[in-house]
Amino acid sequence: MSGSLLAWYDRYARVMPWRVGPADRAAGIRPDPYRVWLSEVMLQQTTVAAVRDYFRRFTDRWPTVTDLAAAADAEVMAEWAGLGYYARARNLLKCARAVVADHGGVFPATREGLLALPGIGPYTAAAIAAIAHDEPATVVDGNVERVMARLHAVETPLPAAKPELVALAAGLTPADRPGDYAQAVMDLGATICTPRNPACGICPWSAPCAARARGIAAQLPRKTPKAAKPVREGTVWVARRADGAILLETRPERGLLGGMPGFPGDGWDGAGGGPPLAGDWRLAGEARHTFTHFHLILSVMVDPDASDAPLRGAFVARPAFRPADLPTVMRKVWDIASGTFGHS
DNA sequence: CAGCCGTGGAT
DNA sequence: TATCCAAGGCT
Repeated sequence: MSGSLLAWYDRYARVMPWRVGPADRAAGIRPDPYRVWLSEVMLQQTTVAAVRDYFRRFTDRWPTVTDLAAAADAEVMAEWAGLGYYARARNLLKCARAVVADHGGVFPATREGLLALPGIGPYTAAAIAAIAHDEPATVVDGNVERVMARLHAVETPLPAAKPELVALAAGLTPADRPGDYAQAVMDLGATICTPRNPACGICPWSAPCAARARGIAAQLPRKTPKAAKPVREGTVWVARRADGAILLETRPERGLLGGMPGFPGDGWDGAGGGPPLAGDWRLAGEARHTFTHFHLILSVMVDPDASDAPLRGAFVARPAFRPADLPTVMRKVWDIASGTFGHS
């Protein structure tokens, strides 16, 4: 079974910054565990296209896990800004520091050792073990779930079907080239066995595929319907001082946008608060943003000439304030606020 | 275990 | 415009 897939992978494997080329692979050169780990964490629930540039910037700036472990928290959060799921960045730093402090700067080579580290769950542990160390670990991500559901025509809806799909995937994991095999199944799911309109005609596994035989490939995997997103409304305040400084606050470590900088708000995020200072506030506009589990409509209040001391947060000098360091929703807020600053 | 946690691209 | 979806982990 794995032979036809590996042959396909050898011919069509996608080129990515964190992969080693075919020549190096043939020479027995393994990928750097640090780069595998970093790429896999970035790729959690995130597309390859979105990850590419972030991966390059991180590895340019912090070439080794030791470099990353020594970085300041705010620098890492700023570099992660825009990629989403910010708990990943916080755990990334915790993990890097644990690898340096507890493992001499070397990533554990086993699935169990990796699983004990922050931000590394069943998928990522198996992926690192397989890809970096060629351990026969079973890698199960969304792609593998979909491929297994179709290959074996599993009609049980997700997430209930997960254990069954994991068992089926484990049964197929080969002892030969498990790292390439893991990437091959994921590439297959990403490029051929896609959620809609799977390209069964060119699939290396079309012959053994039970769903293909029954004509139900596109309908699998079935999923239990998810709840509709509610709409939340709130207010944020953007204060600019006469010297150009901007009022920001660092958000709490846990929860939405945890650990990231942002403009003070009125509790739309579960936090509390009114205006961060007694200023001359006026409405600049409305920011709309959709998170994983709710839609958000934010009224953007601005005071372009704030003078009072802030009750919350701290003014950041204009040269040190970089909108690119903000999470996307806050960048939208800044775009609306700064638009009114321009001609005020 | 189900809810929480971002974002941008595709359809 | 609305919905779905992507190489999940944590609580």
